[in-house]
Amino acid sequence: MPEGHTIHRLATALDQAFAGATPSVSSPQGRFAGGAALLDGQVLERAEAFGKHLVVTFGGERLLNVHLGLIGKFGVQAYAGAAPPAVGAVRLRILDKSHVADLRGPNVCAVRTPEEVEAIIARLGPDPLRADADPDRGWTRLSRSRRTVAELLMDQTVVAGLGNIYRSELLHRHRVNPLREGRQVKATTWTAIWEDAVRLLHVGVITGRIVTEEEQVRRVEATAAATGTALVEHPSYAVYKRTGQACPRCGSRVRTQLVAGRNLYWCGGCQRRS
DNA sequence: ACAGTATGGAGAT
DNA sequence: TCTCCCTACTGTG
Repeated sequence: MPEGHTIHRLATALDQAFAGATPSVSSPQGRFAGGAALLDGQVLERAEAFGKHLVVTFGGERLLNVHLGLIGKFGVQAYAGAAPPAVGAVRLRILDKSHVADLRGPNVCAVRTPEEVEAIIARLGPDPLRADADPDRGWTRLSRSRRTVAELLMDQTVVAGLGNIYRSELLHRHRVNPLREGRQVKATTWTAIWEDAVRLLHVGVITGRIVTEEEQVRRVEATAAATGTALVEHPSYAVYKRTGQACPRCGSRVRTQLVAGRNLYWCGGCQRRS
């Protein structure tokens, strides 16, 4: 689940569950016992997302920095009665009278100073989910690079928050050849991809899933505008994990190739633009 | 029981 | 470009 939309959603969930509270913080698994002790008994002020980095501000200038990596999960839920038991390898547990949040398998889980967090954020490219994001910063890096667009869209210093599903689907939506060099990409193409990323990631935050099929995207936007929420039961992808199947736009077979250690999916028939 | 896989990223080579 | 880390679940023998 963890592309940028997941982390922003998580930040909101943690904020709603714990902001202003003084929860207990522990490490049932034990691997974060030292860090948890520093946060336990402090006021949880707020939770925020920067790309795929989660930052939870506690009183006493202590910031919890979590990065889910590929396999991490951070579940937040309300409960009544006795606290639910910690199942499996729970690195971090945040618990108060009504809510519990369990973190498993993160890539990063650390207590940091405000300066350290600022340095992490400074290294990130613009995040399409943040209103103050400056897409020109991403364009500057992308348009000077000889690396492929496929690599560049995964590079968090170019755009913060995109992952392997969004990059394949965005490139397909804009008919862009993923193997083209960044410096070959037209400015208008970049702008279109960026604006689309803003749109898709917001839909991702609303639904909690990656939705990239245009009809489904529109349905979510319309429903959310009216009711504030929307569900998509079975998001369907155009190319992601559809190797060998027909491209829904042109019928050519979807291809796959390992790019920088990750599977890239694209249609060789209709993705020819730069 | 063991191998393989996953929406990620750091560090060594 | 390779290797490793983190967890849970699926498929194979």
